[in-house]
Amino acid sequence: MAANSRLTIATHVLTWLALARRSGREVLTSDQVAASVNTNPVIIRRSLGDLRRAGLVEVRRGAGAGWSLARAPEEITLLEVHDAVDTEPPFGLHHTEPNLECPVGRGIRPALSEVYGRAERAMRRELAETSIADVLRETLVN
Amino acid sequence: MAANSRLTIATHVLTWLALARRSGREVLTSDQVAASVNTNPVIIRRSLGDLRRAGLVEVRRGAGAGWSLARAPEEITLLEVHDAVDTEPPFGLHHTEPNLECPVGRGIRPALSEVYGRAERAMRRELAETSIADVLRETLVN
DNA sequence: GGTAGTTGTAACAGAAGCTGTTGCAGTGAG
DNA sequence: CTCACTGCAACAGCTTCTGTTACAACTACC
Repeated sequence: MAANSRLTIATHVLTWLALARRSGREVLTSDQVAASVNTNPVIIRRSLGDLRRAGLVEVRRGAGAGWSLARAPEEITLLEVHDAVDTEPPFGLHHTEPNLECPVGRGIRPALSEVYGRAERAMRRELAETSIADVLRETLVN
Repeated sequence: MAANSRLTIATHVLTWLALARRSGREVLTSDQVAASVNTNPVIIRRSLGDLRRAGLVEVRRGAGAGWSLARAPEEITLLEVHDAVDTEPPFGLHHTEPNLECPVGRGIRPALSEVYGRAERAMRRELAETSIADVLRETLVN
């Protein structure tokens, strides 16, 4: 299965919605988005469901239904997208509690949490620098 | 299974080796390390195998065998440990190629690789700032 | 109203990864 | 030679991810 592609899928979806908005198309259905991502519509609906719960997209149900961005693409950062679809931290601590008899086992978890926190914050800071509008611009250049 | 604890296990092992070195114990066996991490010796040997391939630890085989650090703990960074035990990038691209008929499908992968590269580099920069000696110091404080 | 198109969600299969475990061959100091 | 340890393969159990099917709920439009 390799790495998880949730952020990629969600960003692809939002970028596609941003392009549609710019072209005057009001809403897109999950089928239409799925055709661009080249996957199953249910995958897209799952991702869009996460994005909707985070307030990044809006849905219209019933006939003629579909999805649209809830905000301008300049105001959606990849950090928000990441938080909407991916809750796992990049580094995990021990699965089973280390041996507390050992000085290393006793103190290492808070020590590692510190370091992991710094690394994660650095990554998040970088994701916050890029918006969906930036991704769209870069995408159309390529 | 949740998140990946490889970096945690490997750092725990190295920190323990660093403490042993400071206490005058030359080598530790995988059984002894496993007792501190509170897991199976084979897990430790797998991790130590990765670290040995990366040149961070040395092994003595045969009777009276065991492991020791290949360098001073001040000169082993968590970035090196991370690279030794974890090769998966934090973000993955699409599993199946997106639809190249679509402008977004065509250009999004290089655009995302850029962003992911920046985020990953930021994280790596942070991991490179911390050494095993730092972790040991922080560990003994707690 | 009825109909048709679309979302929301549950259920399931298949693949893959990780940890944990057992077993055994290889190795080298004493 | 022996013994203690490593190296490694094989396997089980669990979890997660993608992908798929199926179906109820919803609503614009005729």
